[in-house]
Amino acid sequence: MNLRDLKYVVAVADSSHFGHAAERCYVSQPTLSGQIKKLEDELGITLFERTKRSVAITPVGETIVAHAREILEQAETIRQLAQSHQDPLVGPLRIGAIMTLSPYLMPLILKPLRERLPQMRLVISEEMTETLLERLRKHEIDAALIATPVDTSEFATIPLFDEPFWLAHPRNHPFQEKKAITQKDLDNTELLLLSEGHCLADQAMEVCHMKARAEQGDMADLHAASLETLLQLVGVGFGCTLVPDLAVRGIRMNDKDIVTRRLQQKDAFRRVYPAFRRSFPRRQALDAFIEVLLDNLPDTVFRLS
Amino acid sequence: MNLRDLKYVVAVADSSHFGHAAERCYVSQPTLSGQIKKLEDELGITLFERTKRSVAITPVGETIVAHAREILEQAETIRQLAQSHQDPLVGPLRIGAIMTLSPYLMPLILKPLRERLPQMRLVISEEMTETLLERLRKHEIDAALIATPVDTSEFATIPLFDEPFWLAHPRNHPFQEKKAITQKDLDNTELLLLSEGHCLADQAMEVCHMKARAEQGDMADLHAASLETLLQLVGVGFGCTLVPDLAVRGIRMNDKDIVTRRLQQKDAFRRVYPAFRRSFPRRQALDAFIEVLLDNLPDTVFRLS
DNA sequence: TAGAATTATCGGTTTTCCCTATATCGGACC
DNA sequence: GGTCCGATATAGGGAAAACCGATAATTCTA
Repeated sequence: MNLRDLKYVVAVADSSHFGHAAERCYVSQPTLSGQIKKLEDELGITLFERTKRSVAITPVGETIVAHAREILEQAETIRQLAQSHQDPLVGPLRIGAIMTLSPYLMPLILKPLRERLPQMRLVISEEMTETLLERLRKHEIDAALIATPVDTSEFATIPLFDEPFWLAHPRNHPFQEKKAITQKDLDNTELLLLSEGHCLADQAMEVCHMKARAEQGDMADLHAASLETLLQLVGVGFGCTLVPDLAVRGIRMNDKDIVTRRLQQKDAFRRVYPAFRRSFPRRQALDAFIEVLLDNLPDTVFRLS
Repeated sequence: MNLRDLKYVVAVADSSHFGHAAERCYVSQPTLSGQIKKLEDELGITLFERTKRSVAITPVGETIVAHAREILEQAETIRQLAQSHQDPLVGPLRIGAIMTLSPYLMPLILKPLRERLPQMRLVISEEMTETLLERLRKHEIDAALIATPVDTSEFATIPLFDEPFWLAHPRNHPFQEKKAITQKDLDNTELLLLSEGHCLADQAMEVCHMKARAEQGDMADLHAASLETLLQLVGVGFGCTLVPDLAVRGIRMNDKDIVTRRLQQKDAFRRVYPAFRRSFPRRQALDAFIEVLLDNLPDTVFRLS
């Protein structure tokens, strides 16, 4: 059996005429006759009762043609599905981003994306780096926007931009008096940090030359679950923290209890990039997404391409 | 696209392994790889994201595989349908019979049929000869049990049996006195007849050497629509009529007002046979039906084979 | 670094499919 | 009754496809 055979059968059933059916299928009449006969032999039944003068479908043939029609319809559906997905930009692009980036980056690019790539559907998820990479491995997402170096033998990466860290401290904090925040000020300063697994915590510790988390112990219960929570703590004078650039923009405008300050250090930034499977078949979609992203970054971050 | 291709795709989707999928499809791995690739090219999309180490299905692939599964299931249904109809005895045999035969013949053979050919489903209809032949032409029935010669260039026929006519007259009719009913008695006797189109009417007239119907005129309103009605008329003394043998059996037992008499004439019978399309593909089913029919006829009719 | 596992590629063979030409059959027309 | 027309079936040859075995290429494992 064969999709082509079924098409022939349906054509004959529709026209009750081998010649016309053959014409409709763009083959010669002997070819169509032969294929129908072949199928009848294969199935062991007679589909059409034919005389030299007329063609009539048998009762079994009738039911079989009904199924054949459904099959051909399904096949057409498959072709249509494929057709509409042929443009690699069409169809959902599943992007995961770390939680300290996503809420501040996505608002910047979603509207431009809809304008520039209206046919692209974006599915966004927020997870911690490790979870993102795991989902990437399981093909649950197509790219992970992260800020931690990954094993490039497993995933491909494209550096997008360097995002500076800002210091956020309460209005009445000792730092308030200082004109500029130097590396020395930060060294071993106790910072409020996100909970385990968030790369921002590791990055902040690195910037401040803090000891590894495991040795701290006593501060464990101050690790917050989100940047928003962290900023709430800063706002009520609990301490200070580092905030990535894109997240700062909202704070400065809305929160009078929090002061955000540029850092003097040159290495106080994190590098943001997408990680994706090398075998990911829709690079074009990803590239288009990245282009729109880069075009809509504020000047406070440093584009790398 | 191709049923085979879809089978390959589903196999790969199931096993996530080209080699195993190939094994399951009884082809070599290169063949399967090649066909999958061909299909992907044809559809213009990537169905599977493969590395040297793993195979994962793409989102589009997932939906397409779902449709492919349905298609393969339908195809399997077609094969099963064909399988179960492969035995030509299986499946409905649509028999039409004239109304003066069907009610008296069918009760004789239905039970034996169910015993001998339990898998055969019989669909019976009762019509006048012309209507039966028309339905035969339209493939609405597979055989017509009739008693009028037909153009054997159009349909094939098989003589089954000769069915004698009996005379039915009221108990107090002049015929009552006669020892035997001769051809002379019948000649130009006015008989109660069935309405236009029933072959029994024509046959009765022939037996009695009656004038053609068109010239009678005054008797038109005595033409009844069924043999049962006719016998009711005989029962209340309205006249006499000819009754085919198989129909007589019920009368003799049940009706005390009607006398049934054998006729002396040798030609007072009708020949019963099935007519069927020469191209009818299930001769075996028809032959089997005929065999059971012949085996269960009473000795009062004369089997012809 | 060798070996095992897995998919892709290549060359040659077999099978299937298709076309043209022709046979065959039934009906229509003269 | 003979001839033509319309329809399906059959035959032969050529083109396309599908298939296989061998092998390359790549990646993970030991």
